[in-house]
Amino acid sequence: MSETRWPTCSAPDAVPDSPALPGAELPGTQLDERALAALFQLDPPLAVRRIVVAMSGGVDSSVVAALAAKSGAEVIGVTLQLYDHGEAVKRKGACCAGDDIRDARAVADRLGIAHYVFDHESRFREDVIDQFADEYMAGRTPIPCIRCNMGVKFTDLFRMARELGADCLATGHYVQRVLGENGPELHRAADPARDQSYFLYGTTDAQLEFLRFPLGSLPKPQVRAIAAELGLGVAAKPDSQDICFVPEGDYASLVQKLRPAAGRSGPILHAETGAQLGEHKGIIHYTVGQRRGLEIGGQAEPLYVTGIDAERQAVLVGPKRLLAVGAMDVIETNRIGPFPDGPITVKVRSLAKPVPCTIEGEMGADSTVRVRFSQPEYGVAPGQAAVFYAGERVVGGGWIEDTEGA
RNA sequence: UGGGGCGUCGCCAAGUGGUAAGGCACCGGUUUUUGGUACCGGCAUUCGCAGGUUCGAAUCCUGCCGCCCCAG
Repeated sequence: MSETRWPTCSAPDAVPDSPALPGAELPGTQLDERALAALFQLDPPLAVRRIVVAMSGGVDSSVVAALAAKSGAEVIGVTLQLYDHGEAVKRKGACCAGDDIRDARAVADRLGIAHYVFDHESRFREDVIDQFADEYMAGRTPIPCIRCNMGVKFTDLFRMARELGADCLATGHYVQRVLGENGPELHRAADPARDQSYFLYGTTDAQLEFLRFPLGSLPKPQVRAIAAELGLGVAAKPDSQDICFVPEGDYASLVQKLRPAAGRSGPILHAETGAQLGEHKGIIHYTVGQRRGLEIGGQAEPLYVTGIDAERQAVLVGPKRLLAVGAMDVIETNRIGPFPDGPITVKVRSLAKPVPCTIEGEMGADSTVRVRFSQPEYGVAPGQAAVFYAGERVVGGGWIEDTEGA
């Protein structure tokens, strides 16, 4: 499948044909050095700075690299090869594999910056993919993007950037680093439609100190416009979506390939009466809050998955009211900066507006906290992340371990 | 086989002479860097089968088939 194996570490001077783009000529971006320094939150002169950019091969991180290059700083692009199995690498919207690595390389070449590719397949496989499969087997609903950010992306890249003597590590995430009284804070992106803060709750204070998110204050269309103006080949590349290492959005097939036992069928039981309403084709196909796919008809109102019992290999279902959750336990919490005094909101899903809640217990350092929703929240699935906000600021988050009906 | 009831989309189910509601399920789309949700759209030329009455039947009549209940 993979005819080309990129060298673990490619030399920056292996560039040539497309001429390096002189930063000052970036058309229409209208960003002078001062603006760029502000974007990267580095003290000028940038000519003495070294910026490491995490390049996934997508538009966003490519633009970050371009902006970094324009700033006059020394820029080193780093790309991690995370997986390389069959179908997934050819798909649009994948990242960090196959064509994406080539794309990242092409962008780096065009910008005339150094570019390194590191093979992190085994690490990614253990920390993200295997975890993903195990979570599903345990009846939970994993969210691999967060583990990827916490582990491979931030921890590993962070160390590499340090070793490369960088002043900062810049990524293409849509999230803002705001300098507050007590140091840098993590805030939601200026463009609420693109905000990715949910995926970054696990960022530590030490990482945040060193990280930069230049795109957090820009609207996506502008990012694409910049890419187009620069003639970057990835300008029109589709946004990544779904899980990057899952081909065709069919995560179940992947889990089944990794964990053959995942195909075990079992009963679909009514959560209240215990009556068996049907049979399912493996608990990995279901998640709390799910409506479609149960194939149980003849009901007066829709049935939703209210719980998954891995012990009995049972899927529990019931009407919507049984999805109402009043409280939950959140484990392995991370806290970013001081805990605020004001009201807290929480997001239990990437697409959902934060809702008011109260937290019992000390957040941070992997502690467990009890969270109460001010209003019942529907479809809260164990295994997903709970991310806390104080207004626009990300306070931290953790994994949803257990829920209690409202 | 004596008495009664029923047979309308995969499931539940309206409709008893005027030209097939609705819900669930399913499919498609929109939304979306997780899984889901939500929203929008699609989904029986046909009413167990065969005849008949009628301008016109899923609705009335006859026969047949199938299922259920009571009785024995």
